[in-house]
Amino acid sequence: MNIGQASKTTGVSERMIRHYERVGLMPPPDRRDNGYRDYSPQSIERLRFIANARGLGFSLEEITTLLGLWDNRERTSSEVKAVALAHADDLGRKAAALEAMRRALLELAEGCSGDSRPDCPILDGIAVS
Amino acid sequence: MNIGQASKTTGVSERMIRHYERVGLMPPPDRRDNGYRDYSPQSIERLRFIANARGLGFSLEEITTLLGLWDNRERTSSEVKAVALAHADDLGRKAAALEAMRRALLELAEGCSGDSRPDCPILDGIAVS
DNA sequence: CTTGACCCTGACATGATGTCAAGGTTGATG
DNA sequence: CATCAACCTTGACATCATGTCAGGGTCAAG
Repeated sequence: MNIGQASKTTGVSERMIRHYERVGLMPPPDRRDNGYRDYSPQSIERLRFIANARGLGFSLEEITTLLGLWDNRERTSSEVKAVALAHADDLGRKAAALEAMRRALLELAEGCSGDSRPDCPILDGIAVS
Repeated sequence: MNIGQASKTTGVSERMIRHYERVGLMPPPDRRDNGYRDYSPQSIERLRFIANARGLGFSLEEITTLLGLWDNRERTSSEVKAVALAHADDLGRKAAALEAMRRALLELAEGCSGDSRPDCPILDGIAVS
């Protein structure tokens, strides 16, 4: 399967497929006589794994770890779970941080008349806080 | 006030103070005879504004807009409020996306025994989903 | 005069991704 | 056969906010 087809069936851009290869997430695929990359069903499966992991917010570095575990029959599920829970924790902290910003901002905005006058507690709040 | 002192009193790194100047968020400060930057109280106030806005998650581009409004006595509070609410919306969407990832991940992790065996619904879930 | 604590500029790195340029390949159509 | 569109190749530059490092000037205290 050519890279264009691989991209279409996995939703991963050609750019990123090549990138994953460069950084070692994807093994170098077979090449046709003309030099074109040729992807096996296994490669497509791996690509999908990466795409799904990205969709869960894992970094490429974390995905390297996950793929290592995926490939390793000697893995323990506790290793996998530890990675997953650590990432879930990370997501939780980041979401909470964004929510805190949002609440602070809405609190400032609450006092703002939002009309044609220049007085604005939002600007005041940012200036002094 | 030298840049080191400005950095200490605002919590903004010297690197970023210079960066804000380069990208036009901060006006070029006065220079001493030796070429050292010399910050006025007004500059320090502006720096604090930027730092606080960053703390609320505004991008430097959004802060450019906010500073423009701050500087402009002809502004209307509705303009400011629109920027703030748009950003709050953005924050809300991003937080929700992270939370969704977290829930999906925790759901997968729930089925994982987390012991010494290799079977793991987390990896399975990432592989197929 | 030396030493340490400042300051200056410029450059490279991060992470994940887009985009563009310049070129080779292939298949179809005139 | 010539050509054109649709592929593929590699390499490079851009994004955004920030860190860090190199190589050099300045200044005050000992």
